[in-house]
Parts: sequence; structure tokens; C-alpha cells
Amino acid sequence: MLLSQTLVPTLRETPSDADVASHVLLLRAGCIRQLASGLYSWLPIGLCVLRKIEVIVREELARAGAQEILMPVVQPAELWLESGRWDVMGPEMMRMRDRNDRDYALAPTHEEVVSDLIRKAIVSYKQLPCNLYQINTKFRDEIRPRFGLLRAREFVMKDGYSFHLDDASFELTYQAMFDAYSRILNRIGLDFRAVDADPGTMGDGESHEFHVLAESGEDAIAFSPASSYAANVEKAEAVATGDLDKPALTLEKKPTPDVRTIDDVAQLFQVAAKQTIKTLVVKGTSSLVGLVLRGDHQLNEKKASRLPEVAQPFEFASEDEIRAALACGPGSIGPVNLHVPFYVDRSAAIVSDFICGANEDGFHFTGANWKRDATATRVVDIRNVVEGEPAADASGPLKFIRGIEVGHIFKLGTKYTAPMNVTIQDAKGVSRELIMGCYGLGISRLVAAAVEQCHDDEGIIWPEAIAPAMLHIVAINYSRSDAVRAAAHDLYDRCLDAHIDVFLDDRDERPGVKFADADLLGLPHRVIVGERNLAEGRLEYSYRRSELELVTPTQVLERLQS
RNA sequence: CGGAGUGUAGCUCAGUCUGGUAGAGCACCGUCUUCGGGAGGCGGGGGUCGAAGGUUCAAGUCCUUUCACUCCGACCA
Repeated sequence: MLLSQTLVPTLRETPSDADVASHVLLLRAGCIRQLASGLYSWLPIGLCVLRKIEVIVREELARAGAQEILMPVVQPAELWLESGRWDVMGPEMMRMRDRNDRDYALAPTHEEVVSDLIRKAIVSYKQLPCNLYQINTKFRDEIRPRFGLLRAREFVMKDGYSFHLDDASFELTYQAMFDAYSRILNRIGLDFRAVDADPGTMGDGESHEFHVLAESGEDAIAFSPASSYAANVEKAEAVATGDLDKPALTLEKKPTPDVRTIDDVAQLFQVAAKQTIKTLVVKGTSSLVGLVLRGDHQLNEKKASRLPEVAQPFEFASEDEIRAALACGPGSIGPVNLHVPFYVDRSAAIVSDFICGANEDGFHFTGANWKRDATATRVVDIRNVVEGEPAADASGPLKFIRGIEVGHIFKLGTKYTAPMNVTIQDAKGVSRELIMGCYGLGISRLVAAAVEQCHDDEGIIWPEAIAPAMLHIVAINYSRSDAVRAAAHDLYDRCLDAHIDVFLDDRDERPGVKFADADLLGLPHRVIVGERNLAEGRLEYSYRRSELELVTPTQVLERLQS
């Protein structure tokens, strides 16, 4: 590309509404422009990157046996009513009506549409397994779009779906997709980690996320350096170490006016927070439900929302509801004499002589103990793991890193095929619900994730595999020097002949501007064409901002092709 | 949804408290000089000051409403 003829509106200053590195740099490098909250236009070189990722994704999915299709972004409500998700999805799914007053949704995902497609198009088990994918625009009306492309409302996603007659077939494809994702991220050149994950609203089965490691990642990953164990903190199992000690203290009710938080309690009684017990109150299926945790632990809502007596969707009880049901405020609740059902976290269930709310405003119990003072009948894992505690596979202490979730693959079972009646007769003529898998990969998010991982203060440092071009030719004094112009175009043409993507900065700009933009755009190879060295037939070459070295044009081609 | 902040030129921002002709730097156009890390001179173009309503002789500035964007939170026992 000739930069003089390409829309690359680089920005000298950081736009005021961009915060994270990828957002700032993609804007400054002229890759994207924001239209509205969570909505972005792709400019030529940003689109180059997006397309390069798509090529890699297509190649690896083809290798893994998936077929590309394209499905509508506007979807009739009927399908979503059929799967039961029309009401479950909430305002995240954008809805609209057509001129005939029919309800539609803007696709947040495509399970329903692909399931409908399969039940109509697949007529024999001999056509199975079937593994389809598309690269398409999705729309999710996020609670809070942020971080530019990392959490946009409209975004480009590769979503794949596979259908199988039996588990064995499904597992083969699931593993093939897992491997394909690993290959894709390796080819792009990103540092990533595949982890056990919580499937959220997508399903109930196993799932794995693929995270690009970056400090700015929204997710925390717990992993064991001593083993292959890695899980999203949302999912990582928290184990309780030790046993319940014998009670040493007697139960006493102490006045605790104005004490509302665990910090207050620990401060007042001069004990560590881990010696206290806190009780959260949430809405349940038939009454309010208590969730009992050690004072220093954090509730994991994903885990808690899976408990049978906890209402869906997960919601904390309001102070009014708590007062109506328990006759005290939320700061004074405890498991002793609690008159609603409650679950006790594993770690909370082995604390002895603890301090907890007395279910009476202004009072706490000290010296409380399980069995004697309160019964923990439902002991479950409902907290977040903490860095340094033992991993669930007993391999040693956990460490945390942050990641950007770029891929998520799910074992859906018959969650969609059952309600949508996606069945096929097997070889014996028995009608079977198909086993389904779902495989998402955020293409536009990958662009941002790559920038998060690959940049410095001056600009982007694109991984070679997805760089908008391989070579950036900085032509110094382009418009006045015939020699520079000739040499720059000679190199440019040789690259084109060799099918090497190349940018030539042929703009009538001062050198400083061109250097700064080259840094911002971050192509792997750079050549400076200037009269200074042209007399000796030399160009200045650098790779990924390394020191300049003097080389001939032929040597540049060799570097590019090696 | 709750809280906070910001909306003035393409970009970054002054000006708002204390009402009185719309500003700067960069960018853009012309021109001269300069030419290896975001140059300098001279001249120029560009604004319904987010929108609507109100107060006032007079509103970017005060009041009311509203919209947009950003940030924090949606864990509190």
C-alpha cells in the first residue's frame, strides 16, 4: 500500500476517551474509529489485521474438518422462544419488530439458528458428525462496553457448532477444536493459556476458555505451576484444608453497635477476618437463602447460582427483604439460629470459635461453633480461590495471572437439541437427540488482545503472522529526491513481485513524522531509504525496532523471506 | 441500574466560579525557508460552545430538562 493513498489517520495525541493500550494504539494508529459506545468502524489497516486473523482461523478450521457457512444476524423470536432463551437472555439481546409487528433479535449467538438449520438440512445419521462455523458480526448490548475492541457491543466472532450422534464422536471433534484453537493462537504468535471454565448461561457441561495473557485482562486465571491445572478463577475449585477443631470457647452474645462489615468486626474483637463468618442473603426458589462464608473469603456468584435452592437469575436480597424475613439488618446475620435455609462454604465449615452476626441488630456471637451452635447441613464450594492456596489437583499452591478471554468452547450436550427437537434416526431406526458442541473465537477481540500483548510506549509491535504488512518503507525526502523515490519504488515493486505485503510511506511528510508513524503502525520489518546511504547502494534495515544496519535491497528481500 | 466525570474547531484543551464580540497548540489550505525523530515565518479557512427550554438588555458562562461519551460500582453483611 502506498500510504499517500490510504486512509491511515494517525493521531498524535491520545484520544480522551481511550484508556487501555489496545484502544489507544488502535485509534492512534488509524486502525479503527469509534462510532458510538461499543461500536467501531474498521479502517484499511485495521481491517488488514482482522482479515489476516480470519485467514489463519479458516485454514486451521479447514484442517480440523469444519465447514464454513454464513447465517443471518437478524433472527426471528420464534426460535428463541423454542429454546427457552427469549426470556432468559435479558436486555443483552437487542430486540426489534419488523413492519408486521413480528419480534426479532439481533444475534448475540447462533445456537438456535444453527440447530434449526441442522434439523431441516440433516436427514440421515450418515451425514453426521457435522461441524459448521461462520465468521460473522455479533451484537450484545453489554452492560458496560469498555476497553475499546476488548468489550465492544458489535464485534466479529468465529462461532462454530458441531452435531453428533454419540459422545465418542463428539469428544473427537471437541478435542479437534481444542487443538485447532491452540494452533491458531500459536500461529498468530500470542502467549496464551487454555483453562477450565464456567460455561455460564451457555450450558451445564464442561467448557474451556482460551486466554491471551495480558495484565489488562478482565479475567483472573488460577494455575498450578507444578501441574497442568489451570482454571478461570470463576471456575477454580476451592478446597478446604484442615479439619474442624474442637470448640474452645463458649457461645456469647456481644453488643456490637454500628458494626456492619467484617472489617468492623475484626477490628472490634481484634481477630483476623478468617476467624469471622459472614452470611450473605440471596433470593431463593421458595424463600431467601443464606450463603455462609469465612469473613476473608469472597463469594463466587457463578458457583452459588448453580445451587438448587438459589433463584435464577442470581440476585442479592434487598435490605428491606432481609428485614422482613429475618427481623434484622444485613450486617447482623449469622448461621446461629438463622431461620432461612443456608449453604455453608467448605472453608467456613471448618472454622471453630468464630464470630458471626447474631440475627439481631447490634449484636454478634463470639465463640460460635458448628454442630454445637449451628448445623452446616449443606456444605458446598461457593467462594473464589485465593492465590497461594492449594490447587484442586493437590499439586501445590495456586498462582494467578490475568488473561483476555479470546476463545471459549463448550460441551452443550442436548441443551439446545432437546427443546428444539433436533433428532435423527440412528442405524437401528431409533430417534436420537443430537449431541452438540459450540466453539467461539473472538476475532475482533483477538486484534485488541494482540495489541495488549505486543506494544511499547511508541506504538504497536504486530506479531508477524497478523501484521497488516511485513515491511514498512520509510522514504526520506521522497518528494524531492529522485534517487530516493526510485530506490523506494524499486524495493516496493520487488516486494510486490515476491507477494510480500508492504507499506511505502510516500507522503510528503518530514522524516520525524514518518518515523513516528512507523513506530505507531508497528510493522515487523522496516527499511529507511535516504540519500545519506543511497550513494553506496545501501538501505537502513531493522527488524522489530532493532538497531539499524546497512544492507542492499537484495539483502532486504532475503531478510523478508527468511 | 447506582455513583462520578466530561461535552467548546479534525485532535488535545483553556475560557464557565465573577454573564458583555469565540480562544490556544497541533492538524488543514496558500506561500517562503527548512529537510534523518512529530520544524519555523507570514497569510488564511474552519464553531448553531452536545440539544431543548428558561432567566436577562445581553448566556459558552446562570437555572431546568434532556442526550451522548468515559470512568468506578453493581460484594454488602
